[in-house]
Amino acid sequence: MASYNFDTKVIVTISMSKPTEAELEILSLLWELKEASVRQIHERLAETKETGYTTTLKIMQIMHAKGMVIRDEENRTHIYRPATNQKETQKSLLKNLMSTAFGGSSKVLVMQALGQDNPSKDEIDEIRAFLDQLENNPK
Amino acid sequence: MASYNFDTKVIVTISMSKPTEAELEILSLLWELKEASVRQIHERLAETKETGYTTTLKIMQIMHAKGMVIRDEENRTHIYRPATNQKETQKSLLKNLMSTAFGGSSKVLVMQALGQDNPSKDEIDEIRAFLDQLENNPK
DNA sequence: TTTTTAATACGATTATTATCGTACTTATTT
DNA sequence: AAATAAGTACGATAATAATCGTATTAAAAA
Repeated sequence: MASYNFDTKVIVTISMSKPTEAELEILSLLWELKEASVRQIHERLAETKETGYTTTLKIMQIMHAKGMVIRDEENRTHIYRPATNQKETQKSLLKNLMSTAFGGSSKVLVMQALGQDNPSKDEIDEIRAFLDQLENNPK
Repeated sequence: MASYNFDTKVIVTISMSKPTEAELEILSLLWELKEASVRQIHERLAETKETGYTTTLKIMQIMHAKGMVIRDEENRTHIYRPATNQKETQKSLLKNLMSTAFGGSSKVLVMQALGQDNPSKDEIDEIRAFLDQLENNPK
């Protein structure tokens, strides 16, 4: 049987499954802290909700099994870091919300987000600049 | 035992529980259509995903039990309408997402939403106007 | 009138998430 | 060295969500 040579390029995109509510809370803290132990995360969570230490631990172990976080097992106290890109994750969550709850319209979503929060003058200006830039370089 | 009269005002806020993913899809369709039968909803859902009729039916029945939709049972084919205010629901979903995934910053959320969608010139102008108004009448 | 179609009701099951208790191990303190 | 404290692992369970099959009823068609 003859054999042929092809220039082959295979692109594999493994899209991270959507984090659950509990996973997202932890992921957010990791984005903020860059790295943390289970205890650190748990103490932050405990500020706002009632939850057991082993629950936090278990969720973080699951996140690790899913490849959503990486961890350094050098020491007895493992140190976790986010493995998913913050922007990508945020984008996909927004996209999902925009299509399921906002009829696909970013305008509606944006106006509601702004109306509800109370952005500072500086933030408003930043958004204006962003709009200008968006208008001049449409994708 | 003596009896007293008070001027009493009791404010009860029943906050609708957060809709699940499947419920939200249906709710969105109801917001769009104003009213619909189970079959109409199911046909719309079936355009984009594989799902059985009785599954749609059951979810809508659950939504009804939760008070998330109302229905007219006059005729054999029940007609459903949303019972939750679209804006309120959107606001609470956004608030939730903003705090769990965006560190509470509407600016970041807004910029990502805009960057990812591609709003038209008109929409951009509308958002600008909204920003102006927000700046002049801060809450 | 009989048959077929289209509806609702609802229990049972599966799948997914979240929670927690227990066992075991390694440091740290006494 | 013994006791206590602080970790991880992991199975079991509870809670929630989604799916679907079957029974039953009402309307429409043959």
